[in-house]
Amino acid sequence: MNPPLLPAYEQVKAFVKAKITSGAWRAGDAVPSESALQQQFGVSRMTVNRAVKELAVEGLVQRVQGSGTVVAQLHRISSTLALRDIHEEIQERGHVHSSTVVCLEKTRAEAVMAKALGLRKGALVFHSILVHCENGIPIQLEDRWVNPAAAPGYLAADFQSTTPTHYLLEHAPLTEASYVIEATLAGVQEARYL
Amino acid sequence: MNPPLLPAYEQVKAFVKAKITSGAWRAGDAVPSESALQQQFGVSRMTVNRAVKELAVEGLVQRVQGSGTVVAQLHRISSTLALRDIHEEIQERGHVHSSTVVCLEKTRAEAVMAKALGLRKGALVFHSILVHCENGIPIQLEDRWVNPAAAPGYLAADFQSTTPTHYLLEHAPLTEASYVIEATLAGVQEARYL
DNA sequence: ATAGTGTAGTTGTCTATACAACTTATAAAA
DNA sequence: TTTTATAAGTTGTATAGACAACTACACTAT
Repeated sequence: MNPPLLPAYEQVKAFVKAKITSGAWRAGDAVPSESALQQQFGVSRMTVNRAVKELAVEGLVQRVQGSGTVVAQLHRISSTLALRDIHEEIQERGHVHSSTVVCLEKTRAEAVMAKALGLRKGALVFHSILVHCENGIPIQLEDRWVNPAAAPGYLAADFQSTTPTHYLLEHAPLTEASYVIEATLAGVQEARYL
Repeated sequence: MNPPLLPAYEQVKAFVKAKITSGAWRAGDAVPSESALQQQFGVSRMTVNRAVKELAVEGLVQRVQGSGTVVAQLHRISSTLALRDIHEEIQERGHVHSSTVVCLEKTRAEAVMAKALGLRKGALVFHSILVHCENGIPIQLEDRWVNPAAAPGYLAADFQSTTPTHYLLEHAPLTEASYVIEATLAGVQEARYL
């Protein structure tokens, strides 16, 4: 009735986005299947497919063929915003940022990690785990794997005074050589560090 | 016959990509229309549409409804790489970077520029033109338009000592508020500055 | 000359359908 | 119990067609 107002696929995107940003659907929750959304909105599956696919590109959801679609980790820290330095972010709120280095090592890449970085399995990579605190309260665990070719001096950096993001912004060519996993809430595996 | 090898849309993407990266199609050149590619590859228009649309998302081409598709400026400086600071880039080569401020003003946005920045036509925007030199040789002209809301102090910055990219990395929320046009070679319009 | 009109070409959106590829769970067979 | 089929559900790809929205250009009437 009102395609001129907003394209159908944009309406589907807006619906899912709202559910995620409002917190109604949390990270890991299943997103309704394409056929479900199709019936709900009365549009064709191709339209729903486009909507959800674009959300996947934007990093809000993750799709697995044959399995389904789930709300992605990170939410607010999408791929483009991943460059946002947490230090600046916290300072902008007028709070104090501090961090603890849990792990800073040179190790060998697992198969999945190697593929993400474009390296051979077993290749050397830099690995760091940091806990970021806002006003002393741990709010984020940062598990980062870095391609040595992108930032040779990574291990020598002092992450008490500078953040990995800031370091990489200054020293790395900012391609997709760095692979970041950031969790805004403490998961099962990560709880012990926090 | 061989969809298992590579999806049809990927083949179209690869074809266009190859033309661009090989230099056969240069920046500003027209990309064949969807119907042309459709006939050439013997696929449906939707498949071609997907291919070219994804290339547009990747920043390799620019599409204008009703007009057509052209090879995008930048090529090698894709959207993600646009954050790369030229100052660091040149220093990394062991050379000396300097820059000349040709223009640094507050002006009103044209229709196209306003749309790109998400502003009304005629809204105030910051505009700067810099010439970057490597070892004294001009190599890049940077024409930048900035959303004032993203970086209020932009005009007061000293771009002799810091680059716009570096300034924005430190002061702006790194959304898509900044719009950059960078030319690695001197075009017709730009030649007089170089 | 100028302004308005029309037309062809291009991209944007959407449909209804189909089959392929994959995951998961269940059921059957060893 | 373990392994192997089977089936249902989900996403990935692709089609052929249709109409909308927009641009660029030629043409016409003023």
